[in-house]
Amino acid sequence: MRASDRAYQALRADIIEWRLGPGTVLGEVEQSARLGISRTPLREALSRLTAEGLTAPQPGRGVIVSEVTLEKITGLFDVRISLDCTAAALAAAHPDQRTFQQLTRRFESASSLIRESDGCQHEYYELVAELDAAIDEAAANPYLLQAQRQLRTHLSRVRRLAQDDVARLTASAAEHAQIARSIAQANADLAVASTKVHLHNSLQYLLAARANSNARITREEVPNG
Amino acid sequence: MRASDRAYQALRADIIEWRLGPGTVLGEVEQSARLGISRTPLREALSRLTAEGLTAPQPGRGVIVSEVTLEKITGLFDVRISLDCTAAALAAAHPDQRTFQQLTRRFESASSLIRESDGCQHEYYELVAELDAAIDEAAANPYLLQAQRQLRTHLSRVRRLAQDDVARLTASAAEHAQIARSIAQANADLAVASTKVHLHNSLQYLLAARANSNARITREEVPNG
DNA sequence: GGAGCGTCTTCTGTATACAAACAACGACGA
DNA sequence: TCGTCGTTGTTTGTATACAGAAGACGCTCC
Repeated sequence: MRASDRAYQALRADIIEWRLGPGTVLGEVEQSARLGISRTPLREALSRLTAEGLTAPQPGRGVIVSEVTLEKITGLFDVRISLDCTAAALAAAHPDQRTFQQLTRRFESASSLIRESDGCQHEYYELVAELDAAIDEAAANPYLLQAQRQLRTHLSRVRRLAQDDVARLTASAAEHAQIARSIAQANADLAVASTKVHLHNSLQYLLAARANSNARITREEVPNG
Repeated sequence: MRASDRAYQALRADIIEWRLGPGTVLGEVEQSARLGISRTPLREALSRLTAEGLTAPQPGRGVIVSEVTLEKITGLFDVRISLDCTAAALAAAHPDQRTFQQLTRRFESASSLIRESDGCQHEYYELVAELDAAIDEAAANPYLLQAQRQLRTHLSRVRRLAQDDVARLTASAAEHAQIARSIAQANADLAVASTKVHLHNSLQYLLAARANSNARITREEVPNG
């Protein structure tokens, strides 16, 4: 694998998993030394990150990790609803029935999988990613795919701000099952409606989590101030 | 301005204006020599173009200009309808009334501007770009803007395949006026409907142009074959 | 004491040299 | 005659050196 690819993936993971917080200055010399490569492949990695919007060029100070706050999450979901509904409608037009029927069953039985242990949530997120991939493939639209990919990058970043709990994941599994079922039945209207419902609930959950988080922060920080 | 920026803009223009056709191999040495720069800034330019989708890495032979045919235009418009309608709805939620009222009037009087001479169509396209920019600003959604920008790059490329005629531009002006008016009135539903109508008509026109073009090509090429 | 200017340091942007990989072409053997 | 292997040439990927620019710091003058 190319050094620039390794640098890109390493930096991308560091940013998405909040090891590099917003505002962090990514000096070329510093980062290339940290990753054990020279500046040339590192610059290519930074270019790709900047194109994705994970980093932004700072006028006189290289590139910095871009800001992503829960404040921006509504805007993110406005676009996500638009694209995911389009993808669901396109997928429902030419679905691979067997694939989506299987996904429906797996989501229906996922509730037990979620409850088993907290560590297994990783498997659930992979199942969600599989559904996304199946929808992408069925939609068969490279322009849509490109837009979705960038959006999901930002989403995976904000998702870390609010950990899902078991109750939400269980509800989420039922919503995903409904989406998969609608597509398997080639019912575009229902697929769009299911997607809207799911994303609405996801956003509401995240906004509620933000409210709780803010309240907690306020309680913790005011005594110190 | 940086050499990499100049290279990016030069190559981008060359691709969009079809001076570099799809499938063209962009060798690093060759292109850097042509643009009078070294390979390093050229590689950065190619990275940006690849991220945009204008070029694609060829497994063993560098990057090539990506294919864009009228066949793919339906897929392009599926995404465009989705994003433009979202943008129109968001803009209608917080419109700068004065701006959109002015744009409405300019589109209403644009029909005469279109007829005056063929060269002035450039001004009309700039007016359309102004409306797009105004909607972008009113929508105030960086994620939407990012997705739109990439989509418009591809659109400007396929638009060259079918030159608009005066009749279509006149109808287009009326449709744009309707969109601007709807947003000025803060009527989100109407703004979405107007946008859908406009994009539907634009797509129909392009598809009809493709049919004509294919027919013409068939007539011209069959005698030679 | 504050503001402005100059110098110094450090960073990015660019060029170029080198190495590794891939493809094409030719020669040899079956 | 066809297939395979080796060689060669071109290409990309990487490292490094150099130049230019921008910011920081300190000094001096008002």
